[in-house]
Amino acid sequence: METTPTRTDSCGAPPHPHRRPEGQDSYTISEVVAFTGLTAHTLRWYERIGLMPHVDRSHTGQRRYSNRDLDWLDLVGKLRLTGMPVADMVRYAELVREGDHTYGERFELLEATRRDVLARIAELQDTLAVLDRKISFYADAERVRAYEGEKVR
Amino acid sequence: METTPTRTDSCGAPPHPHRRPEGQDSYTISEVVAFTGLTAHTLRWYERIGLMPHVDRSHTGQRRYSNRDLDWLDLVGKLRLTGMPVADMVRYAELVREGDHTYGERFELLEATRRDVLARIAELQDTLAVLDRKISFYADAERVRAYEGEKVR
DNA sequence: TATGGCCTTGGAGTGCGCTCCAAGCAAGCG
DNA sequence: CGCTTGCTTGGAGCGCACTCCAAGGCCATA
Repeated sequence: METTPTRTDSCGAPPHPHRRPEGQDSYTISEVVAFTGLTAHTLRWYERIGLMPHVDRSHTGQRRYSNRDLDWLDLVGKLRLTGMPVADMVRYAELVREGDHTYGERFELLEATRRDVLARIAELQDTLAVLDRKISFYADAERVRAYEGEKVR
Repeated sequence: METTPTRTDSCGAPPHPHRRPEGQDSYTISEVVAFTGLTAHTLRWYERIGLMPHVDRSHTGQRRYSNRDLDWLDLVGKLRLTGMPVADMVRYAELVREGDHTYGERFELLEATRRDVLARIAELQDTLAVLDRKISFYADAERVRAYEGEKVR
């Protein structure tokens, strides 16, 4: 891990299909759309608000995304699933851009997010219990109805 | 369970603090605000959009919430946590208002929600793994820094 | 009687996260 | 050459879930 000197966030991302090897990793925006499920609008918007770490351009000014950009988008996707506000992700992106001396702050931000995720999982499991209680109530009601139907017949 | 004849959704809600016994259960909007954490605006809005099952009024036209209303708000709160759109909750409320013959549809709606919640928990656990990987990366970096500091001293 | 507190309404406004639009440029093809 | 496809931009618009506002009613206490 961490083969490049600085201004990076890499630390063990899993391999990904349809991805070209280092050196030839140059994807158009529509390829990235296909990989990530985001729209081109959203990708450009992410860049405008500072959520992307400077994307390369072709000689004609078109965006060319690298493997590292895809890794970053994977992380952003995960963080988005946690419900983290975009503003916080932008903050994290800024910390990454600022260099290695922000490790501590990044650590804290991720720790806080981790706590949020744990809390959210707990909430959801709580909700699941309520849901299961109601579902079995309705399932019972169905069974009773079926039984009553049988009796009539 | 299900002591009242129809047009109800009750099926085993846990007891709740600061709640008055049946018969004297008549809460002002500000009491409900204190119980639920919702704003009065939101409570009135829920009613306007058909998410509440008709709230009682005092002789002067002020809202008087019952224990059943509080139960309903608890459920709505849980469903909201799952990310269920308000429109879907309104649909569920409509089914409850329509009576017992909608049991099947309610069952399906809850089942679908249950599947969503399970998927969401899985996503979050996935994210948690990513987070943990990054967090331990930064924690290691901190340890190395501390060690380097020691060496210099 | 007046002051304050709590409530009422319809409708307008807000913040977030996109989502889309119009106008235009560059490359490839028949 | 004209046409299509894919990309570019700044800025406007949208849907959701609230959130707030202005204007007013009711009533208890001083």
